[in-house]
Parts: sequence; structure tokens; C-alpha cells
Amino acid sequence: MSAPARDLGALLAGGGYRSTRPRQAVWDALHRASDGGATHLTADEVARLVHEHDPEVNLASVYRTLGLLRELGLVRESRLAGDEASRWELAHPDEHFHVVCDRCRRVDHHVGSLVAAIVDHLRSSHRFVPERVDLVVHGHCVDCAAGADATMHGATAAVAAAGPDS
Amino acid sequence: MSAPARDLGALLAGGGYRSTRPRQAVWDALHRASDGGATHLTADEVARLVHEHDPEVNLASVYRTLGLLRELGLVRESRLAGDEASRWELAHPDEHFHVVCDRCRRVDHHVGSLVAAIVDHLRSSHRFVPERVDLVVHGHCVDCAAGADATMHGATAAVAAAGPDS
DNA sequence: CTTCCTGCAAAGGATTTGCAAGCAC
DNA sequence: GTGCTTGCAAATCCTTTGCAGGAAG
Repeated sequence: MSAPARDLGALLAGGGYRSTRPRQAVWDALHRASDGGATHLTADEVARLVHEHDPEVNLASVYRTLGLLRELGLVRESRLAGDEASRWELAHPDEHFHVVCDRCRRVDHHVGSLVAAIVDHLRSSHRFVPERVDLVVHGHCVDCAAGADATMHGATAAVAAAGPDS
Repeated sequence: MSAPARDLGALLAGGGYRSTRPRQAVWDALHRASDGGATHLTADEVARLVHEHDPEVNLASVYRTLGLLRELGLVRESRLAGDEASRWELAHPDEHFHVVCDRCRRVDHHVGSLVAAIVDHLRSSHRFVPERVDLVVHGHCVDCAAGADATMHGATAAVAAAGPDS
């Protein structure tokens, strides 16, 4: 679960950027959140985390830093439909996708071969060179699907018959 | 290429909603756009199309209507990363996904078994009940990948633009 | 030192909302 | 008629930007 924790200073220097306190603070906050299992943070939430350690950092700097880290490929921005604000997280080395429960609003990560399969498919069948795959699935998680409307008998049955896996 | 062109009045009535001019105008505009190959419209672009036939319709009503149609499952909203505004299109009965070329900014539709595979996987392995799959792949299309940052060739561009998607 | 960054505050742009008048049913 | 809808305009909300002072290299 712990992130790689690469040295931001070096990464910034490599790109000709300066290592500053706000930048380090945002980087640290993202790692702390990630280690705590929190992911898909809004810029505002990132700012809140940053402020726990350094209240001086301005929201605008958080935005600027997130944008910079995005350019450097260190963080990933996603704009889930139905969500007002963009959400940010450390760029995970593994390809993954999001599963969003529309009832309880929980967002889960899933790492799987699905993304790789998509990439292969496009490359071979559509002559497209994929760089990034954003896969977001909306629906209902087990808990919500179960307690929800009793009208969905078929669906819940299918869920109950599910097997184990990652 | 032509869309189903279902009767909006009936669809609205079925949901207990009234059939009004703005709503019909938005619906028509989306169909006209779709027939013309235009898709992924911003609310503003939809409004512009609506105004060609009915300049009285207010932008706020366009937003309200798009939201309503989204709830009814008649249109689909997508927020592609790097894009300021939401984009709207008629909900295609088939599951499909977007392929975005980051160089020429073209967006293509693709229908495939990929989406179905994803749904199956989640349902069986993750006990999640998928309702909607948003799959967006960023990368470079054949033309752009080939010509690299060179000029875009009119011929190849035309071919792709007339793309036989969906 | 020189240039890049930051904090602050104000601007911007997309989307929403309060309200009174206007239609659909 | 009754109540959902609309137009209009103001309000929100997220994000970006101009600037002058401050820090990194």
C-alpha cells in the first residue's frame, strides 16, 4: 500500500524546476493520503492535508503544484462524471481503473489485466497508440446493491453467485 | 448514422414530465448534430444549435434539459480530462467507448465487446453491479502517430473524420 | 544576483438556482 | 385552474491569473 516515495527534489530538478516548500508539502500530503488509503482527493482536500503540516501554503499553489506534478507524470487527474471537482492521486505505476458506487459514492481502485487488454486491442485492431486509459465504472457496490430496491432480484442474485478474485 | 429518433413526448410522459418546447428543441438539436456526425457537444454548443431553430430557449433551460435527459438515460455526459466543460451526446443504445487523440484532439467512438467484458468481470469477480462504463483512451491516432509532429495530411484526416465508427 | 515561485485577491468560466410569469395538462 | 417549467439574472463553485514580494540556485 505504501507508495514508492521517490525524492521529489530530484524529480523536480530533472525537469528544471525548483524544489520548494509548497511543492514538497503537496507531495508529502499525497503520499500520506495514499498510505492511509485515501485517494481521489479534490484539490481542496489536498490543501486541507497540506495545511495540517504547513498552514501557510495557499490553495492556488496547491493547484499549481498539482498541475506541475501532472505534467511530470507524478500525479493523475480524473474528472468523474457527476463530480463537481477534479480528483487527484499519485500516479500509480500500475494501470488501474475506478469503480464508483452511485449510491454510497465510494470510489475503489482496481488493478487488473483489463486495461492491458484494452491497450492491446486498440493497438492491434484499431491502429491506435494508447497512452493512457481512463476506465470508470458506475454502478452499485455489494452493500448498496443488497440493501437497495428490492426490485432488482435478478441483479442481486447475480451478485450473490459471484466468485472470489483480487 | 441516423439516430433512433424516439418520440420525446412519450418518453417524458412516461417519467411524469411535461413535453415542452425547450425540451423538444434540445432533443432535436442533439439528433441533428448526431446525424451530422457531430457528437461530444458542450452545453454551449447544444444551445447554439437549439438557437438555430428557436432563439428563445435559454441556456439555463438547455442545462436543465440535458440534466433531465441524462436522468432519463437518453443522453450521456462525459467529462474528458483536459476539457473544461462537460460534453453531451445522445445515449447510444450500444455500449461504446471513446478514443481521444491527444495530438489532433479528435474523438472517436468504438463499440466493442470490451465493455461487455469489463461488466462481466466486475460482476463476477468483484461483486459489483455495473450500470455504466466510461472508458476513455488517450493516445495518438494512426495519422498523428505516423506523421509525428509533422503536418497533418488532408487526405488521411478526411478519412478518419468520416470514420465509420459506432 | 537572477529567475522562478508564492501568497493574495480578483478574475474567469461553467453550471446552478431563486423567483415571478408562462405553459402543459 | 394547478403546478411543473422557463427566462432572466444573480449566485456558486472550481480553477486560473496578475502582481509584487520572497526564496532557490
